[in-house]
Amino acid sequence: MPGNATSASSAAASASDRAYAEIRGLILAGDASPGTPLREEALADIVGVSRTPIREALRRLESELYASRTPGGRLVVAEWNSDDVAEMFALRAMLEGHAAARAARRMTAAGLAELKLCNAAIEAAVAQPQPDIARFLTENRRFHDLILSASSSARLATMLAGLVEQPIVRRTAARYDRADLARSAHEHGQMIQAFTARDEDWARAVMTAHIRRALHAFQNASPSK
Amino acid sequence: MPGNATSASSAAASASDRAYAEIRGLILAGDASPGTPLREEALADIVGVSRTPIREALRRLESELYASRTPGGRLVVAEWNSDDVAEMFALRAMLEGHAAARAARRMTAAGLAELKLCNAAIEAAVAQPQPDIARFLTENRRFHDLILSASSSARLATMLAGLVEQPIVRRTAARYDRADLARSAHEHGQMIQAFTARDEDWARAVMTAHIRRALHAFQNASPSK
DNA sequence: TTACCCGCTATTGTATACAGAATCGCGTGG
DNA sequence: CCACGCGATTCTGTATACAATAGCGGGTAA
Repeated sequence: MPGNATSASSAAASASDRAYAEIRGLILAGDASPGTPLREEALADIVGVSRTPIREALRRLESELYASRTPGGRLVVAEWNSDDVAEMFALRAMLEGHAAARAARRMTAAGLAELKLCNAAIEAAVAQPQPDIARFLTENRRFHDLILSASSSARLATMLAGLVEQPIVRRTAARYDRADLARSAHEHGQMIQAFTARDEDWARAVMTAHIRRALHAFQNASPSK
Repeated sequence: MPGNATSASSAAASASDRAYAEIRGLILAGDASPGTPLREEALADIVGVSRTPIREALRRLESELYASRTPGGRLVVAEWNSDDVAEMFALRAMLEGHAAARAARRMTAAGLAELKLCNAAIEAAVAQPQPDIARFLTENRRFHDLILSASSSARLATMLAGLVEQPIVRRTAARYDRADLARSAHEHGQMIQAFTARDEDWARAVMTAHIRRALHAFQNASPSK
């Protein structure tokens, strides 16, 4: 398979969306390191569209804090420190915990079945002799998305959209050993139990714990910086 | 000074910002009721700028859920139901509670002094024979902004930006009687105590209670819809 | 009368052109 | 040798022009 792994997906989307995905890919892949200026015309050349969709993509990236503005109004790739990362996880834990609580009271039988199927796929990916990390990541993302959509809160969805950074998920999972992956699947199983029992508090607690464990897995895996 | 009351503020800002403020004002004032289409060219005529800044303003309003997209990609003024309002307050309570907790551990003597001054202004506005609602709203907003900035989390700031809807604050306060306003000031005083004691949990709890009380004041004031 | 199809118009998406502001480098003076 | 100011260049903000698509209405046939 040719092409880059970061920005696969559909080529049929609008120019703005493609620009967004491509620029974000550059940032996440590290091709554009923190502090690198994001000049509209240069990006327009790279992506192959005009400045207009590039601008829209940049405004979006700015609002999601992938980029920050210099005093003069120029955009540069934002810098993350360990406090930012911890803060992102903390916010995700709160918001996804809230999503899980809402989902618990709204969960349908069909939604629950889908969730079980999804987690079965995760367990299968983990059970293999050589765990299928890519599959794990895809299905894990889907699991969380299913809960988010079951929570029926458009506002939560948009807030979390900018927070669920693939890079961190990926980097975290890359350091996971099989035991960690299995534990993740187990925690998902607990969530399913909480949903089955329609226990909001349980669901929230499990989700919060799930994400905070991911934070510490990430911090332990990272050297110091 | 001529002009409308909704979009006072600086005329020196960029065209995009003015467009954003003006369109948001139209929505919040109810001049554009839910379901009303937001056509770019028409808005360009109203605001007096070209479509380009209007588009940026609309994308922002869309991301903050002031507007929603029809299947065909057209924007209309979004509809709020009581569940949405409750959800907004719940999210604000979580996020501002988190901000207060962070602020508690980062608060400086200068910041604390500013906070005290600000709340003194609030108390003064409330103490008048005819409470100065406008002053209350301005200073109340500033009080919360001071805490937010003391929390030193850019991400929190951007997330809350789209959530602290003036309209709701305004409508809520319009229904406040003097006792409610005084209680608000009193709760602010408790927060100041929590910050002085550097007690994160206390600060979070007071802030959460503060905002959840606002929710119920709002719900009680609203007839049914 | 009602349902469906076709063509037109309205509206958004994208590209390009122009104007103003910020940054960088050079030259000059202390 | 360093600091400062000034001008050229680069970059962003805004306006306008063009292309593509969605929605609406009229007309026709069952």
